[in-house]
Amino acid sequence: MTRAEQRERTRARIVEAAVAVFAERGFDGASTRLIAARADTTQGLVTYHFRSKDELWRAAADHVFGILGPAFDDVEPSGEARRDGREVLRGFVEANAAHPEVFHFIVDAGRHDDDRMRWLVDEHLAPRFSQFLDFDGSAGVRAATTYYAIAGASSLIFSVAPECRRLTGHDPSDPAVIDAHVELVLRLFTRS
Amino acid sequence: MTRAEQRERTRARIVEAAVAVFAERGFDGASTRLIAARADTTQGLVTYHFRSKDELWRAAADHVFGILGPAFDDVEPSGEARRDGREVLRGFVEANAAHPEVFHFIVDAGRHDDDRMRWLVDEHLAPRFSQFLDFDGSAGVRAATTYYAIAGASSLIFSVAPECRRLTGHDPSDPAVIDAHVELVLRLFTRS
DNA sequence: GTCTATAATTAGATAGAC
DNA sequence: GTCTATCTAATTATAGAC
Repeated sequence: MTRAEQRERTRARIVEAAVAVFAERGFDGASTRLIAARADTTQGLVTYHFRSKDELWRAAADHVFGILGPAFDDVEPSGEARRDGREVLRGFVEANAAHPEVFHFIVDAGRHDDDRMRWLVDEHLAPRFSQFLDFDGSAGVRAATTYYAIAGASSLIFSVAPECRRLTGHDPSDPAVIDAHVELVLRLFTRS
Repeated sequence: MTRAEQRERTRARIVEAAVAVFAERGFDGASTRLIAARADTTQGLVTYHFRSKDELWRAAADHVFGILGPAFDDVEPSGEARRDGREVLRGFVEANAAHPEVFHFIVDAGRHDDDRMRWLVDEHLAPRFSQFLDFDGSAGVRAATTYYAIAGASSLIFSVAPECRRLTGHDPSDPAVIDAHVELVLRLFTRS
């Protein structure tokens, strides 16, 4: 294994650990030492590969949104629609079930008017929102409220899984629960 | 002003500051020094009135859920229904618009299986969920998915207000936006 | 590229003056 | 009841050995 390969593997391990810890504990609650431990390495190496905690957070955000990206593409590069609205929505809910971390990045960053919020909006949320506009066909207040209603309705249950288990007795990672939630969201947001 | 009065006023100021800071920055991101500064007092006094940061967090949670409580009561103490489902739901969305802090307490605590999460579920969420069951009339997986769909759809836009402004150009504290969101949620979750 | 050691800050909690 | 000073522990970031 070359040094460049070694470098990339370590960076990838750290980024994956960072995604998990940032999602679980928020930016302030996540320590670089804990992230290093989860990646089976040391704190010094984290700041060697990523100059600051902030830069690591951005790398982690790039990683989660990179995974989720394909789930939201509803058009081929050629421009023809690949799937209808129901299939896109189903994929969106299933992606949120598989990666509840995304929701935490959004909620954590979204409540503060700071650099991280602005970066996240410009880098990852704006493209997603404009894609949504295509899906909905409209702009204005209605697009905003609909976007957040879909995002909230689709994601919350998976993002507070420990709470949901204690409160309702049901485990949101259970395929039956995921399926029920997909069907509910489809019923809510599509005609039929 | 008696000493007991002084005590209560100071405690109230600290609790209100704590609600705001915990909601903005999460448990880990909120420092007792910042909370003290927002309450126009000192850090030493915070730990005098509330023995620990954890106890302060619980007092803050009691306060926000205490404010929100009346919005969810859909029956009079006598047992007769006060409002129909649409009015209850409208009140719920408007309460989330007025107090987006609640959502942050829920999301912050809900992702960790720790003491705070268990306390919040048992103390504040369980009564709310059982009330919801009355509203819906059913139990089981469907109740769980519906509960979280309503909570997420109703709350998210108000809880990430800075992000929403930058992403959509609309301010979720604008009465017109609140109204549009109320109408959307009503359309989604009630038979018209 | 990785690790250990450490510097500089900041955290929550305590003690004592008033 | 309030405030200042301080203790201990944990944080990010840096420096240097290998």
